[in-house]
Amino acid sequence: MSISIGELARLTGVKVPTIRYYEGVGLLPTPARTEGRQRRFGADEVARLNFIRHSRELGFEVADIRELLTLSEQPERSCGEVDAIARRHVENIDRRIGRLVALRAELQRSLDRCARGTVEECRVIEVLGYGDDRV
Amino acid sequence: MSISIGELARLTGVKVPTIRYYEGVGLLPTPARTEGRQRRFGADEVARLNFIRHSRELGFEVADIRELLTLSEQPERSCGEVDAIARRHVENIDRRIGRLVALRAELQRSLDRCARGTVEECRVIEVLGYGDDRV
DNA sequence: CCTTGAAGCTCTAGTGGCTAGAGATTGTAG
DNA sequence: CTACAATCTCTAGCCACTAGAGCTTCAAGG
Repeated sequence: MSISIGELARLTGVKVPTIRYYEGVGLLPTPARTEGRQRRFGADEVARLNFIRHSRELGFEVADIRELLTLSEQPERSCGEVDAIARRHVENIDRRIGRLVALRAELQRSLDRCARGTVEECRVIEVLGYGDDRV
Repeated sequence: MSISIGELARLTGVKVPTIRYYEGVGLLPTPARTEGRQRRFGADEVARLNFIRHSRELGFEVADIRELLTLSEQPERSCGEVDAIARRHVENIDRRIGRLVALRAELQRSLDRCARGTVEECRVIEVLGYGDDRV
């Protein structure tokens, strides 16, 4: 098995420039090359890139993925560290959700109170200007 | 009233380099200068910068804020456009919350099923590798 | 008036995770 | 053998800042 970067992109759903980017930041190993210096990949890289792609879809950042890849290469090791990374990430997501929910509420509150009149009496503008939502 | 950039920063909670950045991208007007070319601000700029800060805290991007500022300067106009920007933003936030909730669930599911054994049998790694969560 | 030191100035570069484009080369089907 | 799609490297851009270098100015104390 020896495929081009375009084929790898098709197989994994990761764009060609992104694959080269992942190589540059060390998520993918330096690949084999043809005589004309074009990249050629094997089955390992397909698996690895799928791993990367799904990790990104779940919101892991590149540094975390690097660590997860390293850990996944040591199969007999305890998965405590893996779980720790994942739990940390869940906590991170919870914080982000919390923030978004709060600011959604504030926005919706000012929208609800807007009388659909002029900008002058607009609650949305008022809230933005005063920095709190007193009436 | 004529204050330095540091004082403006203290009054609004916006960092000095960020104020200069906002000037550069056109959120703040070109300020008055002393003979030695240091910036001097007035009450208008304090209000405007508070508006910008709170808009950013609510997650509006700079392009939206530019528009909101322009609209807020036309007080007798209908606030329909203001509300439209805010509603669009709420929808945006809802999409982001939805995505985060979904991927949090997937992560938590694989964490729950992890037997705390070796990396080899780790569900978290498995889910990342296969791209779905079949058992 | 003079010194000192904090605060200000401009400019460049870096962050993360890509994406876009220029301009050259290579692979491959007909 | 030719044509053309795919690939190559390199640079720059995105967003909203942040950090740092190396310089100048302001304001208070002596």
